[in-house]
Amino acid sequence: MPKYKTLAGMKDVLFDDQKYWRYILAKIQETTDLFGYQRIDTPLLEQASLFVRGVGEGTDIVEKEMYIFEDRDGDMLALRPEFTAGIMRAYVQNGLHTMPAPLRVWTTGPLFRHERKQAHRYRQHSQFDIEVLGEQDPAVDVEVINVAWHLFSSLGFSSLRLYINSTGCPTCKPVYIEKLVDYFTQFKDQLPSDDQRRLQQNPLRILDTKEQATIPLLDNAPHITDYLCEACDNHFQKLTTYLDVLERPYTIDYRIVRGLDYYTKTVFEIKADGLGSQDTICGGGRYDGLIEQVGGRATPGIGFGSGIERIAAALAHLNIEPPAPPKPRVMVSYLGAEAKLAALKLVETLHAANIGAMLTPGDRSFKAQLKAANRAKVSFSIIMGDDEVANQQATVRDMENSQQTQIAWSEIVSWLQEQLAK
RNA sequence: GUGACUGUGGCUCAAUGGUAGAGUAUCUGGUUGUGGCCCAGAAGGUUGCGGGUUCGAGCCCCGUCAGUCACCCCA
Repeated sequence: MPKYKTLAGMKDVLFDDQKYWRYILAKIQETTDLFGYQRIDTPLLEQASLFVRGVGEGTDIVEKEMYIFEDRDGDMLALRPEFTAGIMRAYVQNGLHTMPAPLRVWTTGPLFRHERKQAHRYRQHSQFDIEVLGEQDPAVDVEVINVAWHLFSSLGFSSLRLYINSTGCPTCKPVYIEKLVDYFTQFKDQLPSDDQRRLQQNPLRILDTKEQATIPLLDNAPHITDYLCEACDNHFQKLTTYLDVLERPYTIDYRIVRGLDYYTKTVFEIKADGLGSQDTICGGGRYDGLIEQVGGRATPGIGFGSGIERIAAALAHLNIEPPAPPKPRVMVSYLGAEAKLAALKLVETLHAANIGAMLTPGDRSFKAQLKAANRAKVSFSIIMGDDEVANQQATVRDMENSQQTQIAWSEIVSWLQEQLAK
């Protein structure tokens, strides 16, 4: 047994997974360039209070999932559990409100939440995240959804489900919550204990219940869309109109309730098949009050986070094979100490000419060296031995058809460039 | 945080309570400088860890850790 193992919920990303990551990150780069988003990176560590304030005191993330600790200076720090609060901090601190609005940014990197581990749910996971700051037009809401949709389409997804809802604003949300509490209070005695608790602590979460006893009651429960204030209702109407014009398929799901306190108006999720109960690969929404909470001037914002591990798992489930990463097509083998020196120099020369090449190290038998070349699936093996050194030549073996050619050292680069271009 | 299932070489899995094995991967050979196929050999394990029951535990019991499933939460 190994002495050291990854911590619970942590994971090594090995080579078979890396091909998905490489593919996903390349598509993220293309998509964000296409839509005009600029990259921003913020630190993994921030003052703990930033997240407590930003994400919300009563949320699960803050209450029981944050990695929080005192550092050597006695400050309370936290590993970021999400991106948005840190980006808002950066927006205020760097005076980014002086840049042309709306400000479109994206980022990617690891996030940390101490959750009960499960497949597709990790304590360290990575997300692709975008935020648009300084504009409340619902056209921006649609744009943000479109960034996600374009990314997923370009990755090869064809069957994702988009769910949208509105969570209202500080004007209408409390009114709705009151109606909701009134409604469920009638049935209080029928509610399972979990839902009775929710009724007290976070009534919106009842909408998300999995309790068999509660689900029938949801049918007649008040929908938030009937209680939105004029501004929120108008916003939501426009959002659906714009989505309809774009013929973007969506489902209005009044049960979407995001776990972070800061959301206002638009919220949305995108779900994939094959990931069990952890099937949300993208979730986000509007947060028009957040920047003010973090100490900036009132600024509207909207964004989403999308889990890279889950995107990769969904691609694998759908048998979507990422393109193979480029790799060296030349292996240099040698026989004898003198030829080894020539081989070392040749590999260096090939790299300088931007030709991917590897040496078979270890002074192994020639047979073993060719075997290694075979397994590396290179196109050419270059063989250096005493004869070659004496003649200032190399033997180049075409691994496909086993043809061998003698090439002068001075010609190797141009010869290979010509062959590899075919 | 709640409930349940699983844990044997790197990987996939065997082994009635009685000597821990196979396939695969790795390394080396099958005469002198030639890969893929085939053959042979080597190496690789305190059966996740700690207790208990037993003459004897990979197997039974308890605990713990890890993974998995559902809840919860969320990406």
